Amino acid sequence: MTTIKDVAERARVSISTVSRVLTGSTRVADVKSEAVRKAMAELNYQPNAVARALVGQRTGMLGLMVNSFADPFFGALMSGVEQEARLHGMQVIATEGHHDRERERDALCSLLARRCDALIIHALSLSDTELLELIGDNIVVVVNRHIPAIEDRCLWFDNFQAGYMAARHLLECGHSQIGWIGRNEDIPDNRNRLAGFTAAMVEHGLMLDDIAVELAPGTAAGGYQAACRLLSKHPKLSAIQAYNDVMAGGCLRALHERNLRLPEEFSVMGIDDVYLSEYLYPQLTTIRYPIETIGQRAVQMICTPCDQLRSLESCFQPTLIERVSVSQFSPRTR
Amino acid sequence: MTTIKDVAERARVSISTVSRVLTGSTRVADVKSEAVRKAMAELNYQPNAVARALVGQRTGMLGLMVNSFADPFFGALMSGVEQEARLHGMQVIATEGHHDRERERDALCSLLARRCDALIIHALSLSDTELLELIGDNIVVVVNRHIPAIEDRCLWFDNFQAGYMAARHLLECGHSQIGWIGRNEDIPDNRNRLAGFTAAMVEHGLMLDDIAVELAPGTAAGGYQAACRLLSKHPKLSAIQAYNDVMAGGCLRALHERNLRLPEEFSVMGIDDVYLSEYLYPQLTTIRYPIETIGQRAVQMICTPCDQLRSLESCFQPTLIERVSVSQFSPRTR
DNA sequence: GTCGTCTTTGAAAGCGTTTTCAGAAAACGT
DNA sequence: ACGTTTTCTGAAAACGCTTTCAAAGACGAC
Repeated sequence: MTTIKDVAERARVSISTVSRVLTGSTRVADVKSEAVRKAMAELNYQPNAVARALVGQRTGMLGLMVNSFADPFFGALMSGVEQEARLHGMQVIATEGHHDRERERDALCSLLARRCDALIIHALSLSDTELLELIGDNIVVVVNRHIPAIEDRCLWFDNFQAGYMAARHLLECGHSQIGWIGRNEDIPDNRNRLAGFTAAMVEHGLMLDDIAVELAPGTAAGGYQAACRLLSKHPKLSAIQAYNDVMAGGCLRALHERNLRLPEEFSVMGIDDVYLSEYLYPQLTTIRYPIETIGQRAVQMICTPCDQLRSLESCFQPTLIERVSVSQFSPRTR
Repeated sequence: MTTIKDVAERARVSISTVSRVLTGSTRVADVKSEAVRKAMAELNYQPNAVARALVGQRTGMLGLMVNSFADPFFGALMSGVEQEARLHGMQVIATEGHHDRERERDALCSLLARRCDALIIHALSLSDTELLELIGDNIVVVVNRHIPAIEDRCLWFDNFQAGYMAARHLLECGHSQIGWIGRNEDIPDNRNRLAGFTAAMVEHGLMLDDIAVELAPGTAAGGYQAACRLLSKHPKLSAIQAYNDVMAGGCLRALHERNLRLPEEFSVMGIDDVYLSEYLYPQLTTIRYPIETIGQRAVQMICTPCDQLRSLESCFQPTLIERVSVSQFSPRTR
């Protein structure tokens, strides 16, 4: 690799001068500046970002931790982050946490060891205290989570409202026998979405006991299993609300297998509005989680001087996305 | 940030000694080594990876360029890469190329400037020569592309065989009026898949002119458009082969809209076997592109001493994944 | 007690930059 | 022609670490 020294020698100037034309910090006589530029081109010189980072105390790197790269939800988050990071001349360095405490901790530590200028974190398994301890006084934005102690560094989603809104939509379509399929892990998203759903149901006059719930892993396979159990236990259901679109996808499969015409005979809703949902059949009516926007906003929070940001919100609201998988309730003729 | 110097002072030893217990390169007396460890713990010291990289001429970073994070195909690639990188103690630093020459070049340059120890590249828009020039003598693995000049650093997929295999499967199911929907960009994957498809059709005794082809952007929307055009121009079709699963997803929508029963009345196949395909309705029969494995192999090629690798292949073969969207041909009764 | 051999240690150089500091050269006013 | 600014430049320090080198001790053998 050619270094600044090589360039300096070839241009017959000191390395200081080369550095100066590189950064443009100080005026350099035109003759020399030309010579330096010429030498750089001839040697195909590329400044060493590692050295620059060391001396400048700034790496230009944005650490990003997500659950899994393969999950389209995080794909969207990452895309949002990268787009915005590029605008600010920063590079994204990404790791997977895989919903595992050890791995989340390791991943975070290694991002910190690399001296990222800032971190964007989606952590499910670390506790609030553990997380706070790890991040120390680094610049951090926590997404999809509300940690009161650093509320101004958090961007989260109103999961309660999402569950509530979903239930309201189904109720307004005339459904009242609505089942819930959710994840069998105890994470806040879970609890809050179900709580919102339940609240709407109760508000509508239903008893808590009337609400059919089945839990399973948060995958399509899990959605399939949960839906199967739900359908066999509660034959009178006319709609299912899923924890998210992926589980809704599995749920749809269970319904297709039973030869139900969708949405005429049965309605399904998801939450998240990931990539997947508009390719499902029928196209999934869902509640939008603006995760890509959140990714962009996280970067903005980091890269924009505070005074220009104040006005923006940190709790993102759900929006109803009406597609095809939900219809007005009509007594079934199975 | 606490530095090695702080630790040295607190432990009352020289920084050399601290460094030695850090790297474990030389024996250190038990007393001192204990003192150092204690000081490190008390100060919550974390070695600066940037400084280490500078002096060690090794960053421990693996640069990864893909088209788009949001695309599940690349999600799978990234996941494969990260899994394997973790095993080798390397960190992934990722950028998007977005199928744009400028951006691909920028992305590559900035990975190089960061002095990644190695690069894994999925580039569509850069020409072979441009790519070769950019990478210089860096350690690189090119995925999804066959560049003869650096064949031993490439991992690619037999696209021709994939197209061929898909057509064969449909033909064997009794279909003969098969349309192709593909991308309207001139990239090798496109050409080769279609070439394989065509070869199988011709082998079967069909004339080139008999093969119905429609091109559109490589998205689900594109697949939808292409399918619509194809169906109106060629009413006798009984099956459609799509360039990939995403376009197949759009194609399915077009067929659903026409109230065709799938797969009884019409068959559809994809290629790639991405995340998406098993949630489609009907579940998509497709040709598997083992992209996650390729990601892992790319890292292995980089991190494993050459002599242990020789035996492994660099051209990956397609596999038929039979799901539901293809059935035996039976004359339609629309 | 002296010598040779090992083990353990700190000083110092170096990795490739940026930036401070002070000196040299040029430009200016008188 | 002389002092005073101003502009430009190179030497050197610093960033936080690893590694080489040589010196200092410890130890046993004679």
